[in-house]
Amino acid sequence: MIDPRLLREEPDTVAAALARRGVDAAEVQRLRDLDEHRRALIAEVDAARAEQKSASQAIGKATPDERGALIDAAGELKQRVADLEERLEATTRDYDAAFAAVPNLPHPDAPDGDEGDGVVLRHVGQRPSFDHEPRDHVELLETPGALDLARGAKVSGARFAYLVGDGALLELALVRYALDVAMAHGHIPVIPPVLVREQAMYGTGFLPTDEQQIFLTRDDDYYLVGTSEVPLAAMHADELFDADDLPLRYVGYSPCFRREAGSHGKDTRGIFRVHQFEKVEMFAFTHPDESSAEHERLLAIEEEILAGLELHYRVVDIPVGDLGASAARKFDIEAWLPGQDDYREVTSCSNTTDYQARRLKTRIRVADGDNLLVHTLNGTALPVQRTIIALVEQHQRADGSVTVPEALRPYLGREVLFQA
RNA sequence: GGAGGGAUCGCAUAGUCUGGCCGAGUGCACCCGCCUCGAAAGCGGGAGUCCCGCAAGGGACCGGGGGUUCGAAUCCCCCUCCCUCCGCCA
Repeated sequence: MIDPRLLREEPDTVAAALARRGVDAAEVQRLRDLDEHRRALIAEVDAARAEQKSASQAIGKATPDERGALIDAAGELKQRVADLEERLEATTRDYDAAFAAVPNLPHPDAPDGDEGDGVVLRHVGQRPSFDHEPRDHVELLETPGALDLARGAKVSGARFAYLVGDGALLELALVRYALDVAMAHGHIPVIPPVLVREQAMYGTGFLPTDEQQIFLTRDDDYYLVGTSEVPLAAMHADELFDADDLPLRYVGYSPCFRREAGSHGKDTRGIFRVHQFEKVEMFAFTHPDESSAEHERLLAIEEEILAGLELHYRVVDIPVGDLGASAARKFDIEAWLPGQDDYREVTSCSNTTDYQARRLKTRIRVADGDNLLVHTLNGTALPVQRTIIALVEQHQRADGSVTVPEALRPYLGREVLFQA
């Protein structure tokens, strides 16, 4: 949620920032009206309650003779408070719904534009060249039996797969490798719950905005997380940090579940876009002054992980039109996929500033003055399926086997995979 | 799944039966003084979170939500979480 106080004090600044994300001026005006109306009602309710409170206290101190008349008079105050409270509740519902629908203010440095208008910041590594026609990951993995798409479809449907044998071991090796790199940078490893309550989804900004992407259990009202960002962020909901608790850095490993509604026909081949995948995800809580630096830091770790796997990739500064609701700024890393002859997104690193923290009520205690909201950031350390794709496609050899990059060998105990 | 016990201001607790003098006492921890060469002990003082307000001030918060009442930490109902015992179980 955006800062209602900033909207009040600098409405033009907020309107201009939101306009970049396609929120029109009328909607911003509506937020201001709701805010003003609500504050006026709060003042009225508080005054009415104050009156009722002192009337009640007077009754407590009155003699038995005086009571009857005082109680009758207080009865009217009771009704007035109830009426005002009802009006305040109705207004607050509108206010909450309207503010919940507003995305975060974009960072001034985030580029303008929509999906596809990203600014490529740099290319890293060498684009691999092959003497043979490069195979794609489906061929490379299915042939040796490391991936079973047909049975995934049989058991669970489209966009599900089995990783088998070396495929399964490759996942565990990659995960442990990514965890080790993140841990070396001070991130605490976490295996979080992946079924969460509505509150966690709302607090992290996936609800109400991305509702159609989320799996929900039928009988228990649990949401399946689409990323461990959700349970990691919600971990410290309703908490007050001391300044020296921060920065607090985690690295989570979890399955992720996405309905992929609206992407029918898109990326249907293989395991690039599936309903269930695994991901190693970094998450950080910082002082508000530190979040931009932390953002660069997380991005650097992502690059260290990919570069360590000897993968060729590019870094993209995501335009405001393509940001998730919570993000003020986002960097994606796109790896080169020879099987698609294109760069495709593998990681994503967002600074959500105080947007999640405001809903989650995660704050920092300040010795003198008002307590501060923390800033939260998230960044993919390693998406298992997409990394497997990039790895086998970029490191494939003419015979269909795959060279294991140096950094991964200790984790896999192998120099080559899928050798006949 | 069955039976019982709990949730109070950082931690531990009092208050709940008998509604008002309780936003709330006490101990520990914490902060500031005094004392001391310095510390401990002792003594004195301070200190929760959120909202409205320029301020003065006001309001809300005793796990969450509803109800009764002029008035609820306290009475009633629902929910969540934790603990103990029984059953089942990876």
